[in-house]
Amino acid sequence: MARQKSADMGVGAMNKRKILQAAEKCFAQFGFKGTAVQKIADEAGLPKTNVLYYFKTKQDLYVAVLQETLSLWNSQFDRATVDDDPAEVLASYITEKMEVSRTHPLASRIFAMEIINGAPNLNGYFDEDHASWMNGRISVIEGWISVGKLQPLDPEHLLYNIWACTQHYADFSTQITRLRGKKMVKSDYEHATKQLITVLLTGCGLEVPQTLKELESVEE
Amino acid sequence: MARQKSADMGVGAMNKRKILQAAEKCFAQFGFKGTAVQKIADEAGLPKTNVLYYFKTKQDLYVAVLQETLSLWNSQFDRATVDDDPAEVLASYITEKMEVSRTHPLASRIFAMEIINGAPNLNGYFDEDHASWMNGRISVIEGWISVGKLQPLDPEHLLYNIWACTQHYADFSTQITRLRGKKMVKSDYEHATKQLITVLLTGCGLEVPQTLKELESVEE
DNA sequence: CAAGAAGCAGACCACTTGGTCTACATTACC
DNA sequence: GGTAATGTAGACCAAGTGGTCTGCTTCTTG
Repeated sequence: MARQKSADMGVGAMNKRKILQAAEKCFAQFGFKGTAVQKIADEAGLPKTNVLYYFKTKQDLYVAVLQETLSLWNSQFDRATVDDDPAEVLASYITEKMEVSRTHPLASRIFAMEIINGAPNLNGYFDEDHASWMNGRISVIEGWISVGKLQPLDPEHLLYNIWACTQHYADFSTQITRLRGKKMVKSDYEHATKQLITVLLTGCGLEVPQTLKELESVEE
Repeated sequence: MARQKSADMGVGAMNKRKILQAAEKCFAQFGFKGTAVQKIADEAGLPKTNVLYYFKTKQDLYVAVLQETLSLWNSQFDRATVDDDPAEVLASYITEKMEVSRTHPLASRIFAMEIINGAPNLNGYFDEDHASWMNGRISVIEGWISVGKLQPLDPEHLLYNIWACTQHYADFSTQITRLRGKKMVKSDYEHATKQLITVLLTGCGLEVPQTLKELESVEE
């Protein structure tokens, strides 16, 4: 079945990868409806038929791409507890999310469009997982508040704010680039990350952790 | 030419309005490519031909819708100067932007998609206007910093953060609604606005203005 | 009332596009 | 080596869609 080929990947697996990558690029720029299968095929350097060979329908392919982007949502924050330091945890979370925006802007954009379009391809399981993750995080933050590590605030909106600010750099990079006249590079992201952490943490009444100085980036 | 009809509007003008509204709804949900002119016509209760009668092409219609959304971007912040109080100005700006998200979520979503898609329909004039607005605001904020009204920070990213947090409530309302299990109502927005102002202003080292208590909403 | 303008709407066309059919090539495995 | 699975690819089709053509009704105005 799956045989070894170039770089321990079968021909099929390799083509699938190429297709998924090409599809990500197209869907992120033109959306689901706006992307022709032919375009993806061209981008992947394959005839259209082969794309449909590996993915029965355009929608199947789209869902596969979407599924991949969701895997990026995992974070260290997932495992944080009341015993952890809120400043550290939130600073790391923001850093991670900014890194995702920098290194995977296409994924962020696909997710954003999916949501804007009413999330027609995110099934109930996603909702459940997402909501339970959310509730878990809210509990932790409420824990911090009740033990006095964090001043009272609504955890829900804090999370929304973090998502908004970090994802904005991926989703709206076109606007940002045009305003600045040049693309944001890694150092710009670091600068933005540092300020965002400072503003949000200070805004929550937290001390900005010293480790921020050497903000090691989660390289990709 | 334009004659008076129902409610001081010619037949043509009234139809145009209906079409623009229907188009806004469709474009916001399905994007440009994903919206069929027929769909807009149905939504507006007119035959497709009439839509094309009032707007030569689908793209013309789309640009008209987009243009309308841009008019919502105007704000009191446009006229702020160094002499104003940063806390007041920023709090008002955030409040205004949150109100736009609440009362015109479709417009926000259309703009978001346009940007995500690389802003193919925003011509150079928009860029220029936008950039000069941005520079003006940055100057004011830098002015505040240099006279000691505001602690040093990068004004550019502060603005991005404000846009991100406020627009998020419109663009990602699907996600938010699913997470909460119910739609955000006006009081939820007020709550979110209050916290956002508190966090951001405190994060910038500003005192939260007392007027926040009676946060009069810019009703629509 | 006449005539032109504005508005209305069915029929129609050209083209894009998702997806299928069919046939051929290559590889894996007994 | 034979055979079955996997992969490749051109030809093709049916549906959807943007936009035009043509002819009509209604309104406005001199």
